[in-house]
Amino acid sequence: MLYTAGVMGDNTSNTQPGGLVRVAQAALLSPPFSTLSYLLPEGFGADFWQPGLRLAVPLGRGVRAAVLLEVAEMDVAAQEFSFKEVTWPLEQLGQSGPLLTPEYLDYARQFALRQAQPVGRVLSNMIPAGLRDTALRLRFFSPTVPQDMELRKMGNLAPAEREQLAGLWRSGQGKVLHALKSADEEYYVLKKSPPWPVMPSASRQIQVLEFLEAHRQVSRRRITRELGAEISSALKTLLSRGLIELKQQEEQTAEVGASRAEWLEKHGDILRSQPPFALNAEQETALNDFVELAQAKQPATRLLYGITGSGKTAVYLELAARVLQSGRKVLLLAPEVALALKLRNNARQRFPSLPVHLFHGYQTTVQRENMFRALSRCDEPALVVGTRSAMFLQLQDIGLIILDEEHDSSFKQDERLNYQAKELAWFLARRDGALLLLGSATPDLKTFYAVRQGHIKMHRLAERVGGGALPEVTLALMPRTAGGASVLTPEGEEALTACVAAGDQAVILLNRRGYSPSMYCLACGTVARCPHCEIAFTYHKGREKLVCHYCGYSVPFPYPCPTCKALHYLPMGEGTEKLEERLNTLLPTGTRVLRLDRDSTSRSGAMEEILDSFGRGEAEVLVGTQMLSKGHHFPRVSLAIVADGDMGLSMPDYNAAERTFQLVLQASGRAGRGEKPGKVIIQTRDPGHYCWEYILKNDYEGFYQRELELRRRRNYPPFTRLALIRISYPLGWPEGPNLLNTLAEKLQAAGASLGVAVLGPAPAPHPIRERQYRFQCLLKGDDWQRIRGVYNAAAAAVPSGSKLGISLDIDPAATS
DNA sequence: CCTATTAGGTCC
DNA sequence: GACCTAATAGGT
Repeated sequence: MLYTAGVMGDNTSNTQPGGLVRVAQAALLSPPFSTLSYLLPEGFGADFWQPGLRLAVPLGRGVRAAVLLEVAEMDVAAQEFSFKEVTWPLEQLGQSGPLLTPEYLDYARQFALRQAQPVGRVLSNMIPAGLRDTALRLRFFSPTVPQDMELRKMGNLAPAEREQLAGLWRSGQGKVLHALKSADEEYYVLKKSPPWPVMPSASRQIQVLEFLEAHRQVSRRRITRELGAEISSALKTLLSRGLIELKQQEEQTAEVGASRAEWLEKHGDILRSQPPFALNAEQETALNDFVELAQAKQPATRLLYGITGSGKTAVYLELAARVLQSGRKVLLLAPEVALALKLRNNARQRFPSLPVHLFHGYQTTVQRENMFRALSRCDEPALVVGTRSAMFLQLQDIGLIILDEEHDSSFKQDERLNYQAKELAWFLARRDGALLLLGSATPDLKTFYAVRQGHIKMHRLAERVGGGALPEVTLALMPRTAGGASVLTPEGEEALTACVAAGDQAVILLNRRGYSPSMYCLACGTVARCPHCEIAFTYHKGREKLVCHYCGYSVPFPYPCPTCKALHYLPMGEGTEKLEERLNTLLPTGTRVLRLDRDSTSRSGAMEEILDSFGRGEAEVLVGTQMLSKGHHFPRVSLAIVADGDMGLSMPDYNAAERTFQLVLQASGRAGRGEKPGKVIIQTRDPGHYCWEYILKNDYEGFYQRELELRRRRNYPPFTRLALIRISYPLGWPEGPNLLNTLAEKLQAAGASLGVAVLGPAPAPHPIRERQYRFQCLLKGDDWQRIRGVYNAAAAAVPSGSKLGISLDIDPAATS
């Protein structure tokens, strides 16, 4: 029996009377993410096994990384399965214990509970990839034993040798060698040119070889993403035959670590320096209130509602300086990387010598791991600027969390794991007694409602810094029949031509990327659609492809019509790519047009290049998707055109009007931020919609009153809580419909008993995607606890390992 | 017959 | 996810 290894021996520290054995409850950091029990190896001493320690544990034939949640006592013999031993700890205990603190584990547990997910899954999303790796070597400092050991082989050692090594480890005479082995740092490269000696039937191997030939070097992550996870067996074969090779990319490291007093000594002067421009009265009032709250060390939430150009960033930075001076940490978070970079630059300009820690998801895993470790044990004050993932850093004594553009829906991540940055921020603020500051020109309706109810206090910044006037907003009527007509109305064209002729800059918002959103076959009259999701293909002229904007599937163009094999299409409608092309002929020669969308910014750094180039005046017109509506500051822009004002409004979503309002108001904030008065043209087919009435007046509060009234009548948030259960199963899976029916009954029953309204399940808006049928079920209830109860009741009815997927999306960004 | 691929199940 | 095993497809 396996467990006897842990029970026998003269070291009795792990064995308790009455058959109870001390067992590690370890949360796996990779699938199946479960929390499993492992025996503790001898020789480390009982006090070594502290919660938060990372472990390597055996699972099946492999070794996985896990986090020790707690040590429990268990009657090992009474269980029907046999226990295995922890392979080895993955770190030393520092002076203050393991890398992960009890507070951090608690944070992960709370988060896991809210999302109805296993703790391991949540933790694996929170900590950098390097901390989940087990392809490691261990080094022991002793003349009598072999120096380096493979982590995976530690479980096979003779008991005496293991115990000896454990003794070394416990006394600090051992360490994990930093191996840069993760899916990002490893690259596959081709070792032989074609023809390759593989069987013609080995189609997967040939696929890999051809892919590598086309891309020179491909990271492990990318190859599994693009060719599918099943490719791993083909890769293994090719590696063992020496046809391909796995190479590593080197990275350099960075360090942080001074005492609080040293840090303040070094950076105090710059933090106390006067801002280059004095704050105006509104800014000053808000700042004083915030500083007072932050110093009270009590959790508090404030909204900074400042129109575009009113100088919110200046308030953030002065406030941050004051909190840093008090020795605490500051998190300054933006909804996306480009805005985080902008905030970082603002911070650097204001406090030139101050270290600013930038953290976001596009950094390499090594950079992120370094920062995670450095900040984890750092006592010094720190200014961290980043995206919402920076909230997963392990930080002690946070004094201030700022969520800039708090209304932005990308603060809520929809894929993989759902979370609401605001909720996490709120949790952290409560934990550390910090001030949570929400900033926006167009706050979330829910936030505004909380202000109205007296739960959150608000400060307004109603004046534009430097006295810039608000832009003049007009509506332009679009013809109801789209046809092949330009997306620009005559008014739009005229204003644009005039703007360019006057030597000014203009931005055009068109929330539709690609050349043409649908391709109509002239021979048979059908529209080309994605074979996986039935969504119309969008034509991308530059890439010579038809792309499904839903699942990302693409086919080369020219592409024979799937119905009749003809090759003649009529492109219908206009995307950013086509608009850019059209403007080049419409505007006088020499006019330069730039485009900002996911296609033009896919290369890293491309977005900054485009924005900088436009900012320097190297182009007159910037066409873009909603990317360009966010927070960028272009002093020479005097015209903003919202090309498709109705697009959001036509969505059958309860918050469609709110999101349109926010998008359009943000976009119009791009115009007239310099000395020149700005002009905004909103093109619409529905000029009577109530949304426009308030936009024309720049009246957020009026809109908010009206929208709240509608929500109240229809019982939508913030008057109720909304969640979406997503269900999917593969096409052609015979048990699918029956299981779905069972689930529907469970959901209805659970809903009825818990007092939660259950609507559905019904086919999702795109009922087929990636060879899966998709259904959704809307839950409306008074509190999250009951909603989660309904979900758990349904999830429990799904057999483990079933092909049916079920997930809960709390407070979904879109319900359709 | 051989080999590669695929589907399904388990992992304390 | 990363194994395993068993079934099956496709080639010699």
